[in-house]
Formats: sequence, structure tokens, C-alpha cells
Amino acid sequence: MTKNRTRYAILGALTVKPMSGYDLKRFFDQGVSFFWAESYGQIYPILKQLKLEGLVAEATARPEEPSERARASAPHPRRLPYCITDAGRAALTQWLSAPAEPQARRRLEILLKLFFARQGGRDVAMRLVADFRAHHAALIATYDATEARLRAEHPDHPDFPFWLLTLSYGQRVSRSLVEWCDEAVATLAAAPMP
Amino acid sequence: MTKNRTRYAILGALTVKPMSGYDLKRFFDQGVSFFWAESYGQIYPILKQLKLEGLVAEATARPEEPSERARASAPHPRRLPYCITDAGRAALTQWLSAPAEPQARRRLEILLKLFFARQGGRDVAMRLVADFRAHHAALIATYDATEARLRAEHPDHPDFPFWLLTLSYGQRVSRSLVEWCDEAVATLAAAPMP
DNA sequence: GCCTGCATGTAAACGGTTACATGATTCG
DNA sequence: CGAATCATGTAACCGTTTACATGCAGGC
Repeated sequence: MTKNRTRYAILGALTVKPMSGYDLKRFFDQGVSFFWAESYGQIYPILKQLKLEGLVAEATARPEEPSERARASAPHPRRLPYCITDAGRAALTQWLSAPAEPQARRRLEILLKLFFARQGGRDVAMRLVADFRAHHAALIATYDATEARLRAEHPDHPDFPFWLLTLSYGQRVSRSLVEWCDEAVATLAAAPMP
Repeated sequence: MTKNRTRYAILGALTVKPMSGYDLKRFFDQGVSFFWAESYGQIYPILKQLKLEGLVAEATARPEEPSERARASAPHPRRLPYCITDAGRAALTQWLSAPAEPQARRRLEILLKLFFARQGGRDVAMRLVADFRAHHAALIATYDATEARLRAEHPDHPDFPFWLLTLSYGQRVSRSLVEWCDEAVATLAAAPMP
């Protein structure tokens, strides 16, 4: 319907495996946090809504068959996982087919600050760039660590090549930005400042 | 006070030259749109608020001295420019000194789609990447054009080096992403897909 | 006078985060 | 038992976009 992308983030996550709201939060926090984040305030209401629309359903753990009474004995359904339905898969692939909007919000605070950096003086600008450089250097380290872990643990997962691609995106961008920081330091050192 | 960055975007813009709300909108749309955007719904209310706080003031065009009666004869003040005050400059430099938050929102739709791209099939993924590549190739062209225009028209502006730096950021990132797209195409071509 | 564009503004809706409330479970 | 943690949920708030309302200026 709308341009709500959280719906599809959840639907996509449920193609990996059935998950509860809590699981989904962990998935976003630990799995894809560097390019996508969700909060409980989004997850639970939208999960409920997706259920109403029939795009997800309560998972009836096929292999273990938890039995009706076991389920009924839990008054407040704890950790009830959802799975994606056929209709959900259809909605997901339809969204996948639509062109991705390049970037929802263009707000790069570092560039806004640098654009006006002459007002703050050279030292302030230098520290700004140094912090930014350190941030991306640290990001590269985590990307590399994640890649190593992935190659060791899930080299045969069918989605493995796609996971590597998202990591590669982060690695390339952060490497570029480290280089950009070095350029910026040189420029700032040479620029006439108050 | 808060983490409202629009305030500082406006204050910073007013260090370039005094501007009205309309001018500010054009400044963001035409000047820095690739890394910062603002809408009227933000600009006018915050401008009013900044005025109340004494961080900006109605510009009393010093050089031309529009005279009291000329100003009074305009019933609805048309295109009334604001300029930054000393207090405004102080607030701006204070904000500049604070470390920049790396990235407000982490939502890269292209990566979310690619992460689940196996669900959509190879062709869909390929087109996704192709569109993304075309987008960044076009961006690079506009960056290069802007850089050429800047070098021709404002090579002596004191902020010129900083403007070039923001452009360089965009150029480096988009060039990296074009390369990433080529990697992605190769990966997708080789990956086993439904 | 009338139309088009300039300019200022605002109301409503939206997407999202934060902080809190609540109950259930586990373990010392 | 009591404390910590797990898990679900929600209300309030915030920043932002969108769409619209208004009114003035200049040209036909």
C-alpha cells in the first residue's frame, strides 16, 4: 500500500526462518544493523497488522509438534514465532520487483558540519574528521570480522553470496571514506582558516 | 538543546549570506541537496523560533538602507531576509565542536532488498543493481558538473575548499558504489538462483 | 481585471524512537 | 522467595513530509 518498508523488512526476515517479535528485534540488531534497524515500537504493531492481512501466520512448529495442550497451557503466549505465508511471499517479491528508492533521507551530519567548518576553526574541523575516520576504521574492522565469521560458519547457506554482498558494500564505502578523511586532513591543513 | 539539527543547518546557511525562508529552501534544494534537505514545514517554524531565541534577526540591509517607510509600505513583509546574530554564531560553533553523529538513520533499501534477493530471482536482483548503478553514475555526472561550475565561478570564496570537500565525499562514495555494482552483477551471475 | 508565479505559512499525517508497563520464566 | 531477565506490548513524543491555504507582485 504505502511506502512503509518495515513491513517488507519483517517479511524478508521471516523468509530466513520463523521468528517471534523478540527474535526479529535481535535479527535486526545483530544481523543487519549496519544497513537496517527496527524498534519494538515498529515490530509488534506491524506484526499484528501483517497477521490480520494474512501475510504472516503463527508458526505451528512442524517438526516438533508442540501439541495443543502445551500451547494452551501458556496463558500469555511467550515467544510465539511467526512464519511468512504464501501471500506474504507474494507481497515480498512484488516489493522486490519495484525499484529501490536510492536513499530515503539525505542527512549527512559530517558534511553539514564541514560545509560550515570555517566558522569553527581548523582544530574543530580536524577533530571532526579524525572522529569520522576512526568511526569508519572501526566499522571496517567489524565488517571484516563478520565476513570471517560468515565464511567460517555459513559458507553453504543459499543466501550466503547475498550476505557477502551487503558486507562488501559497507567495506567499500567505509574504505572510501577513510581515504576521503585523509584528503580532508590535507585540505584543512592547507586551507586558510581564522 | 535537543538533537534538532535543522536549527544548525539554518544557522549555518545564514553564515553564507542573509536569507529569507524562501531563499533557505532554495539554498538546500540547489546548494547542498545531496547531503542535506529541508522542507518549508521545518524552515518557517524554526526560523520563527530562532528569532525568538535571538539567534537570528531580521536583516536590515546595511548597504542599501531600505528606509523605514519603504519597509512599512509593505503590508505583508515579502522576502524578509534573516541574518545570524552573534549569539547565533556562538550556538553554531558550539554545535560544530560537538562530535558528529555518524549516521542518523541506517536504512539502505538497496541492501535490504539484496539481502532477500534470492526470493525474487536473478532477473529482479540484476535490475535492482542496474538501476542503482545508473543512479550513482548520474550522481557522479552532477557532482563533476557542480565541481566544474564551482571552480569556474567561486574559486576565491573562503568556503570554497570546504565545498569541494563535500563534493569529493559524494564522488568517492558514488564511484565506490558503481564498482560495487559491478561486483554484485558478477556475483549474481554466478550465484545459484531459483 | 485576471492569471501566473513568488513567498509565507500551517494542519495533518506519517514513520520512527523512547520510555515505560506488565507478566512470565529462570535461577540462585 | 526474590532478583534478574525474557518477552510482549503500548503511549507519548519527535522530526519530517505533504498538501493545502493565503496573499501579494508583475505582466497580459
